[in-house]
Amino acid sequence: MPDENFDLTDFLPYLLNQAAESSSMAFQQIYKERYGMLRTEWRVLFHLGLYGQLTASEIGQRAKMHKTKISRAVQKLTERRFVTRARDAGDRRLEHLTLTPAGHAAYADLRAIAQRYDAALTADLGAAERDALRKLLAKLSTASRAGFT
Amino acid sequence: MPDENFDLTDFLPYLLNQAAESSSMAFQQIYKERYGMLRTEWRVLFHLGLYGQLTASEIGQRAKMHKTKISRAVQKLTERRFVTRARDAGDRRLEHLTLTPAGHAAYADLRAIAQRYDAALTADLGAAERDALRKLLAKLSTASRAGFT
DNA sequence: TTGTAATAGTTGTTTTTGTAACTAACAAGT
DNA sequence: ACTTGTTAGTTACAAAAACAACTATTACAA
Repeated sequence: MPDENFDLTDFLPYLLNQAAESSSMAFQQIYKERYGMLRTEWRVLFHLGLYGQLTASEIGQRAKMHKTKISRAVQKLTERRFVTRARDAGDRRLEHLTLTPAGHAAYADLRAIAQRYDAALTADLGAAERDALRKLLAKLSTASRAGFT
Repeated sequence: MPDENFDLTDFLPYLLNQAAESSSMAFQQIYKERYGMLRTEWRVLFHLGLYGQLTASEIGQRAKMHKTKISRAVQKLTERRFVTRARDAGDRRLEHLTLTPAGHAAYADLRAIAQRYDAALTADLGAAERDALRKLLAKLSTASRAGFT
């Protein structure tokens, strides 16, 4: 029994996309202009900055990014001397990625901006709302991975 | 004063992107397999289904989609006989777009699925949470359009 | 009028992404 | 050792998106 009143604004994936897109626009502008980075590159940088040394597939798991995206992002980041690669001695398939000092500087710069950006974004939300939102989003991310038939 | 504890999961644009991506994945699969549609095409179809006759730029405003995306989506949809175009008599730059019966059938089908999909997605959320989420997302979408320096 | 600017929509070109196929290294059983 | 299968990461090609330049039509002012 479909409901005639079902609206686009009732469709969560649509709402989420709109919110995600408009909320990341201004920040995207910053890392693009300042460092010529793509979103994939920024994400890899952030993961390395946050968690230290990681392999490409570890980043893939955490960020839910496909390995080809990561491969290309890492290539760009190494070209720009933001990341160095080191083969694992024991398992020579693995490559350990680390930020160079320059990479860490870029990371620190962008993280500070991200932090202020996030604060501005949630400025007119109460502390309770902010918490609720993050919890709900996390809940949704896992719920949607459950599947739909 | 940057906070060392600032995490990726504290960065709202990141959370929103994750939630948006994982929540639309399964639905995207459906309209792709069933009608060979792209997300842009689905959006145009939905707008026409919901609001009736619209011009390309009206859709652009409502959906915040660039006009080239819409142009190509409309082209595909007319090729598949889901949409018809009609020049405005007064202003011959404008084209009024309408769903054909086939287009409306596809719309009705997908809308019903979207509705069930949305319900499944929010199944383990309380009614209050559901409401709060939609309100927060709407709030964010407008807040982020305000700008950030 | 005529010239300039604005708007609706399209087309062409370049980036970026998605997908599949690939190489290289390891693992485990025979 | 030697097949078979798996994992890490790259590369090649096709699909889609972004961006800029374009046509056609209308608006408006000198």
